[in-house]
Amino acid sequence: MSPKVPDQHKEQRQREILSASKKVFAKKGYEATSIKDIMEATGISRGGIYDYFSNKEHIFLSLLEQSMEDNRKEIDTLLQKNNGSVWKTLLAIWDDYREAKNEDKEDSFSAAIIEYGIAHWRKPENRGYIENRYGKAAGIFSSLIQKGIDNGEFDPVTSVDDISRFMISFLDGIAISAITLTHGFMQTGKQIDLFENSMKSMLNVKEPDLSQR
Amino acid sequence: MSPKVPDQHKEQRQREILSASKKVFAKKGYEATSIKDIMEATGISRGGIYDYFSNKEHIFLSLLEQSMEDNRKEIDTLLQKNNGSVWKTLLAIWDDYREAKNEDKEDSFSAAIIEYGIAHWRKPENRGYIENRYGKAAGIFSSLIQKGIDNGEFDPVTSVDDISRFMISFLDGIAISAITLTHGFMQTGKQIDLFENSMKSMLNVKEPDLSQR
DNA sequence: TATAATAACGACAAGGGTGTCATTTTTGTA
DNA sequence: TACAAAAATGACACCCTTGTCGTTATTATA
Repeated sequence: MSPKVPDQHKEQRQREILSASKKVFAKKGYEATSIKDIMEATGISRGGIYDYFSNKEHIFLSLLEQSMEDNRKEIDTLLQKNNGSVWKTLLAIWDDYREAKNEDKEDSFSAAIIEYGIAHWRKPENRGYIENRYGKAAGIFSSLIQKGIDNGEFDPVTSVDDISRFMISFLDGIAISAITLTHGFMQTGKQIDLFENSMKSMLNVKEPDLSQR
Repeated sequence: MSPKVPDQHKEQRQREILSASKKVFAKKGYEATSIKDIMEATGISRGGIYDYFSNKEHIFLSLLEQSMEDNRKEIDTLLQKNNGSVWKTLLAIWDDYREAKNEDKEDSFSAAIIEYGIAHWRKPENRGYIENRYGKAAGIFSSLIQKGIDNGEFDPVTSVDDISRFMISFLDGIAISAITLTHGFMQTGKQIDLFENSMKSMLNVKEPDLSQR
């Protein structure tokens, strides 16, 4: 004679599915992952999964959204950690690309994201998500750079948006190679060094490079 | 009482299959393409396809090899067309990324290549092809830059290999965005401009930029 | 024109993935 | 303890793809 479920037990269940399937996507990639894999990873039955998500793509897109939010927060954290220095924050962001990518490569959810994008851009109904992701990333970096300008850290000659996009392109490229190729094959560190130099002159960084890295 | 086939009729048939399936891969992407699609595109029956190739991947890898060879030749051509000027050759290569990618985007075989790489790096047996591709590209660009040094066109501070890899990373990133995003969303031209500037100072280009573009 | 070698065909079986839904299990309340 | 509502289950029917292989069509020669 009354609702029989606990309260946000549902949310808990959803979170379980999401967290388990994120690992699966990271390990196997988007296409290669089947609902069966997710069932096994969560321990929930076939029908159970469908009670919470309508299909694999639905699960993935939820994870995508969550991941973007995580990234945004991560940058805020870094900014605080570096006492508001945008340049140091950028260096910290890029540092992640140096080695880390090679270590936990086997569990790279980013790889799944790129795979999803590159395999699904042809269908108009997916474009929205893909552009949204790019747009958000560009926006975040743009406002970060703008903050640096307001700070007095930077004095770029070119448009903030263009620099932001340049940054994304390069980092995307690095991410792909880092994921795709075995360690040592490409000298990620060296490339990041060159990239930092480019960005430094592009942004016209004022700060003397005291503790560069 | 004698072999019943014309001579290199087989080769002709193979070429037919390859050329038709290249279009299909370009239009639909790697995963989304099925043998059925290739049958329809070539007009050859199911069994017929399997007489020449053992499976979809076999066809794709043949195309991949062919495409790498084409790229190599293309660069030689550009080099001649520019009277041996490496810098002008590089500018010409990069120019391809400015607009063209957006026009025939619907028929982008490069997209299929990247998709293949990002979706299959996890299987060790595929690593070979992927690394081979990267290695060859890096080699081509490295020797191109080296030629520029011998020419007296460049005088870079950093290693030729590192610059070559930096170039590949950025161009890969650009390619992905150009493919993935709708036209106008990202300002490819502007990014290439910034990239050219970076490369110019990285290579320490001697030539005055008379007919820059 | 007959024929033998072989190229081309297409029906088929097998495998795997998907989403549904009738049934069973669980759980909070009376 | 009883029970009703909701959660969880897993068998099922459907669809699509793959690679094979016995059969048919073609073709250069004699």
